[in-house]
Amino acid sequence: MAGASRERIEVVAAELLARHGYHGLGLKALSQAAGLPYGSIYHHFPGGKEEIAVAAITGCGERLGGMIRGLPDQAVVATGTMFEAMVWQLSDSDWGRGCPIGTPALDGATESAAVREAVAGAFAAMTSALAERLAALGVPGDRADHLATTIIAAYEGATMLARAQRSPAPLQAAGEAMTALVRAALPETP
Amino acid sequence: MAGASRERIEVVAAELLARHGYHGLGLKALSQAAGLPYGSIYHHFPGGKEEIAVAAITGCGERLGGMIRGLPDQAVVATGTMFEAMVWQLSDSDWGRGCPIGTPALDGATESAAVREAVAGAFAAMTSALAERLAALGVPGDRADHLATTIIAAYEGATMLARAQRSPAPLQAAGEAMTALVRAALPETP
DNA sequence: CCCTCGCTAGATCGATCGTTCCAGGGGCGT
DNA sequence: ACGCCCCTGGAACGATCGATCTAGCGAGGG
Repeated sequence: MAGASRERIEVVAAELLARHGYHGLGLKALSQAAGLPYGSIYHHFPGGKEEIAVAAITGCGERLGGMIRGLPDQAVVATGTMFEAMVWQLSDSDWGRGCPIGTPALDGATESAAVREAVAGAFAAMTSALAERLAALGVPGDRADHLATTIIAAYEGATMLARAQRSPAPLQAAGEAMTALVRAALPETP
Repeated sequence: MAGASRERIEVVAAELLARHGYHGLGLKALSQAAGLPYGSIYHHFPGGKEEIAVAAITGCGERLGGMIRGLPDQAVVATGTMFEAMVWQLSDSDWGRGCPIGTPALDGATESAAVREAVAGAFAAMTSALAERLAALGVPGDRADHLATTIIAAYEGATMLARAQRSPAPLQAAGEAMTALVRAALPETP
């Protein structure tokens, strides 16, 4: 396959980004984890580390946006279910693997403008996908945007707290609060 | 003064942590920014980079916890005011200086267990301070804990989104939502 | 059969990082 | 005035990082 190696680099890079952030993304570790030689990386990504990070972050943003669009209505209303998925991901990885967008968002933003823009685009993709779902459920336009932004922010922040404390509690607390916020914003609660 | 240099290192380290995270905290840049020679750093902090980061993070946690405890009641109810302070800090620093606790939280957690514990402690200090204030305002015990955790999570996450998008909008949206959440949790809204 | 080209494979370079080490300076008590 | 000790000042080291370069493998068309 033509794009198989390139795609594998992207997937492994997202994993490493989720664990160690942008600085911690080592190209030597990346090649080893992907089972590819060092030179192959620069063949597929001539732009080096920055291009790899941008591709991985952008790809994750599109994937997560599509996932939100494919969610059943009840999962959008009970927003807390999104947060429980991160509880699984964290406890499965010994609280190491966070969000592949949020983790490099902070330590890569000041380093590379391209990474910052990729992160902003990925967040925008997730937020707009969620806002569309909320609007379709009856939340008025700008309220839906604000609510979606708040939910994504709480999601990233709760992931940060959960990793630091090695506990699912922050994700559970924020998830329940977001569910309550969505229910309050809906025209009527069934 | 005895602890003057040590304290200056701590303050400058917090600034660099807030901008670049744990990996990005360069000891050469730190000594230069603090106006101290390279060797002084290792004199005051024999543990090197890790000890400096732990001290800076722990200090910031205590300081922010104390700040929350000193807030007037109306500022605790209108939680969004906390978020506006970060809008100022971000726009003043060209969207570079984030939270000195949240920024190293993600990229330092997998690197150093001591840093992760310091971050967890700082978050716990902020959360418990806020929970105490909410409880004093009439929010029942465990609800206050959950609410405080949600607010801190939304604060950190909104800061992350605001830095990436170079816009105050996420902090404003999350701030308003958290204010609404607090008002809904209070026994009566004056 | 051979030539071409996408891809693998890894040695290597310069820069930078955290760390260690030692030499000099200045205020304090005696 | 003298010696002690906390602190400053910076050189030097080994390790590691991202990036560059060149050589070789191997399938597919002439």
